[in-house]
Amino acid sequence: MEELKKVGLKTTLPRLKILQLLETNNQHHMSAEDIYKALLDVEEVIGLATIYRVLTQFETAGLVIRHHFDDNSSVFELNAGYHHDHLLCIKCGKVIEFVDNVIEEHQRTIAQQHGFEITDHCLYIYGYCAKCYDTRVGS
Amino acid sequence: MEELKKVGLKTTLPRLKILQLLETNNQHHMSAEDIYKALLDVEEVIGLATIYRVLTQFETAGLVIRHHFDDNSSVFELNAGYHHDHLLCIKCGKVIEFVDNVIEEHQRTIAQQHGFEITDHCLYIYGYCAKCYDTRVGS
DNA sequence: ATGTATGCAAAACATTTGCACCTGG
DNA sequence: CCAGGTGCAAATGTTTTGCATACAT
Repeated sequence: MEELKKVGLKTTLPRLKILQLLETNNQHHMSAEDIYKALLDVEEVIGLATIYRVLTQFETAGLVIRHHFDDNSSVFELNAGYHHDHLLCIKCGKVIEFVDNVIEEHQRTIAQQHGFEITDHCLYIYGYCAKCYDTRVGS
Repeated sequence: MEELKKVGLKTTLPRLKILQLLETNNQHHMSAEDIYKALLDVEEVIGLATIYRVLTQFETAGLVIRHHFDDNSSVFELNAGYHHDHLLCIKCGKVIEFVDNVIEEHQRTIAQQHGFEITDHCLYIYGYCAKCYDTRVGS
């Protein structure tokens, strides 16, 4: 549990609780607001400002990764150590992680062709998950 | 010039000017603010609220595509009719468009494997363009 | 003890909206 | 003329920040 010390962050209650939540929550992708509410449900009152600050520190420390699945808020997930991309259901919000080496490889090729030095990349595939596609009504 | 009528939008000065700008500007990817300022430079004073409204209408009509290259603002580009992805220089802001059929193909395969019905997707590759990589100082 | 973290309220931003006025056809 | 469009200012939602207080070591 003490990856906080490893990255040079003082072990404080808010940081511990937030890290713990990200480790145990079954939806691994949470917004600051999600985290705020989830902590309230467990009687942990932590200011939203603190949550934002802590998440930003975690991101800088490499503990979490920030995503922008939609345009209205950031979501965070624990950095599992291996890169992966995402399939996102636009109806129910389901998130599926995947890795495809051919895609990764081709990205490197393309970057090389254009003289780009890749630092990062993200691939989001939006659509309807199996369940939402089946139960879909109308067009 | 009258693609406006085609998509059922009344031909008004703001709409014309914005469309014209997107067609002729050499950086094809612009934020609402960019457009606002670029129009000011040409003595066209159009309210920012109108620019947002018009861009949203254009997006709905399929005339433009909205992107979220970074988390702090949306950028828009004319819909050239063919899908493409982007290489983005994190230093100078340069944008390079590319198409890779192998990547596109693999996305479909992955979606299929997970029972997903794709509606859209985006791939952003961030890094340093050739020029910025060369002239880079420090780590 | 002391430097750092936190909470709160206020600020900062990008974007949206209400409403009175203007404009295109 | 009249529906729809625009401008302005105010509202919104998310994220950041200033500052006084509380906490970890």
